[in-house]
Amino acid sequence: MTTTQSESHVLSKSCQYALRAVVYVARHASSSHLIGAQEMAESLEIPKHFLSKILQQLTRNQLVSSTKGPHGGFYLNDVNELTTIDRIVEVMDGPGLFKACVLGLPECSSTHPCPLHFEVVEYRDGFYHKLKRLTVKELAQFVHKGQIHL
Amino acid sequence: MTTTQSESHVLSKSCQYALRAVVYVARHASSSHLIGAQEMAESLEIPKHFLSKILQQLTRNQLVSSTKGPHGGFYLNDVNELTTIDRIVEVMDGPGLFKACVLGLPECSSTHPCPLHFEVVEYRDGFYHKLKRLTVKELAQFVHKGQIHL
DNA sequence: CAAATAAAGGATATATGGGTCTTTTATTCG
DNA sequence: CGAATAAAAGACCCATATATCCTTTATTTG
Ligand code: FES
Ligand code: FES
Repeated sequence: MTTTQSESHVLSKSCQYALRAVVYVARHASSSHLIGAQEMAESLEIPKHFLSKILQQLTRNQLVSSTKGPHGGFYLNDVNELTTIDRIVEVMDGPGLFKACVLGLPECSSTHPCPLHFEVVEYRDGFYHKLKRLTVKELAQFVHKGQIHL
Repeated sequence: MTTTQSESHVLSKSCQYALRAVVYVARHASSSHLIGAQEMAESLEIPKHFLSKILQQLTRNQLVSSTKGPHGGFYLNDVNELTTIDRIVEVMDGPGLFKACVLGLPECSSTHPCPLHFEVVEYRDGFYHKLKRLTVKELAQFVHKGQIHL
């Protein structure tokens, strides 16, 4: 009778957290005032230790910057600010999210298409190219104007 | 150094299998010649028992038809053939896949948008409406023309 | 009816993403 | 320098999706 749905999603939870965290840092941190994982976790309602892991991963890949010790924390340097969103998604969820076949076939191309390929490829690509053009800085600025939530 | 990517996806594996299976049935089965889970699993290279579970779920929701016993198997009746793809996705992955916020926020609407909302909502909706208009029958017909793979 | 067949159903195992905890390293400050 | 602080790192646990196995039910055929 009832169904056991898998509850799929476009971006993994790690990736969603990563994006929200990066935007938060972009908005609240400066070179003089760093943001700690603690504060971020509370404000964004993300499990603290899990968020730490994610931030680690982002810093390792140089998408955010950090310093240890008292008054340490995370911030974005000039390069970090210009990171495009697709880079963050790539680091968190791997490449291939935007390349892979919707039906999970091993290959995806117009010369080797699945039945859905030509139906949906424009949306996948559109989404991808949008994220490719969008920087963290720009995204953070959206939060200022209008009632944008994190 | 290295990253532990989550390898996300738009549709769950169950859902991908379901779609491929339904199209396969649409192409190969008729009221006189039913298709067994065995044959399907081999042709589509899907774990047999897992596929069975998925087909069960689809029949329970009346998206495919089946009969037991010798020469039993699966087929699509006239109603099943007109099932739209979004229904299959809904049954397998739950509703909300096309309604949920990309960043995982509890609400998604133009009055309560996240920073990405207005950037990506058109692609999500476009994808959704495409699947909403597309029937199993139509999808199966694409396989005939051109080199379409399952 | 009995035997064979194939789906339905349920119980269980495995892999992975999500989440927690503890220890180590680097930095600041008294 | 030593204490305090916060990120980095690694070990570990839990929930869920994925996958497998076994039993039951329905149907066909001899
Ligand atoms: S081949 Fe399936 S989406 Fe391109
Ligand atoms: S609110 Fe995030 S996508 Fe709509």
